[in-house]
Amino acid sequence: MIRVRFAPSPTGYLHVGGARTALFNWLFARHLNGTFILRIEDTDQERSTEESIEQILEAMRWLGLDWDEYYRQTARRSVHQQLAQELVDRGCAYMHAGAWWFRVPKEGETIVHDELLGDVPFQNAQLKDFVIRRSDGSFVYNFVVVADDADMRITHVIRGDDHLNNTPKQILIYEALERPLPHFAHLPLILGPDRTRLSKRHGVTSVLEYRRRGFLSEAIVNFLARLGWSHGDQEFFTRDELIELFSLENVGSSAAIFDEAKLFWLNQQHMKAADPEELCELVKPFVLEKGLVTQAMWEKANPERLSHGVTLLRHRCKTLHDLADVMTILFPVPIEHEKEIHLDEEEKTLIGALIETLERVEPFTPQASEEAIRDMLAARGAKLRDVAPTCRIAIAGRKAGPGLFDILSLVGRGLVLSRLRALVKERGV
RNA sequence: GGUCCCGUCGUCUAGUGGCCUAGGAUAUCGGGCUCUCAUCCCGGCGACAGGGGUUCGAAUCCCCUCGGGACCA
Repeated sequence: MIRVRFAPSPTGYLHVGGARTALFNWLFARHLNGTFILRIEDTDQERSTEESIEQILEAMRWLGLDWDEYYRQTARRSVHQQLAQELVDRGCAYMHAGAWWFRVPKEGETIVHDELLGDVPFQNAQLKDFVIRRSDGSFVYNFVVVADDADMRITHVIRGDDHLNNTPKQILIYEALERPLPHFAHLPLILGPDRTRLSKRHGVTSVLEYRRRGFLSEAIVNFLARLGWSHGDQEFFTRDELIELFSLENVGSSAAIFDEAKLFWLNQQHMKAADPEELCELVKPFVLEKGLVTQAMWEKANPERLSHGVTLLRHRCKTLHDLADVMTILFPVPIEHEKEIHLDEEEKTLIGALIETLERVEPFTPQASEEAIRDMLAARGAKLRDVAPTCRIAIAGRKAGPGLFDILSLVGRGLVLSRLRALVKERGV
């Protein structure tokens, strides 16, 4: 039975590097029907906070990384105590100056058989004896990890390669304890654009911050998975596809730079692939957050109209924020015009004719209004481009957007006419 | 400083000795389509860090150098 764990220390939010480690463990477990364990390493009382724990759990839930078992390291002190004592009893550790020291062989080498890196040998002579229990009674990281992993019967330790140098020490502890060694897989780190380890100074690294910025969790998961893992030329993956295809064999061994450009593209792809009704639910808080549309207005809106809206409008949106911005045109709220409209005499007449045309079109569909508008324009010797830009700004606030006739039908006759009339009235026609 | 890891287009990557005049994606640039923007389609730019070997043949194997990173001090 496969058992893996993700073991964050709750000293801050879950950042994308940690999230990727969690993801790879989770994918590995789900792919093999194994057990995914979440272990909060909160033994550093000074820096650990309850708030961090809650943030990490929230980020994990949002990403869809569900866990099968949950532990807090602070609750496991007796296990640590017991295994440390076992080392002393076996003569593998000794006490000196108030601390407990692990005895490292003076000769030979310890080889890390890494699933990703191959065999990495370390000379024992370089390791030297090390402390496992400080004089204040607290246990040292390298010991606690092994105690917990051994006790939880972890079969695969998948973690960042910043731990590779610690691994020989940990292996020696397993051997001293006569516990079965887990498989190790050290993932290359994620770097910032300056090629140093990704950190806060590189900008946004918090998983939940990406949620706030309007990214879909499926897109983040997809993006993180492709940072180091690949499956031929495929770029787009759903969560289920990742579970089905994931394997450590396809994980690379070189560090990757976190570059948001592709994340934006992936987010767009996932928005386009999303179920319209689900996308409505996802974009709703962002629309409400803008402050123009109220909860009541949203609830009153026809769900089909909203679904139709997102399917039409999502093509030019990178994030849910973008989508929320354009979704407001569906509601009876003031539209922010991207530029001032200046109408000359000819345009005023055309808009007037357009209003008359749209009052009569039946039904108010893209096809019917296109036919009617083109007829009206042809009769006056005008072109679509003579009215379209102005009409777009009046109705949707901007020149860019879906096809004019689609917009008309989407926004609906009532709102279209009131916006056009407001335009004409303002210009005093 | 010591130990260890890594090194293919700007970025993510495919490539496991011949299929590589190195493929895909993104970004960027140009074209097509359209009322506009986007989507979409087509095209351009763009990489095997360098040097030695091994081999009939190397991005792929070995060595050195250089570069980057991590951990420990």
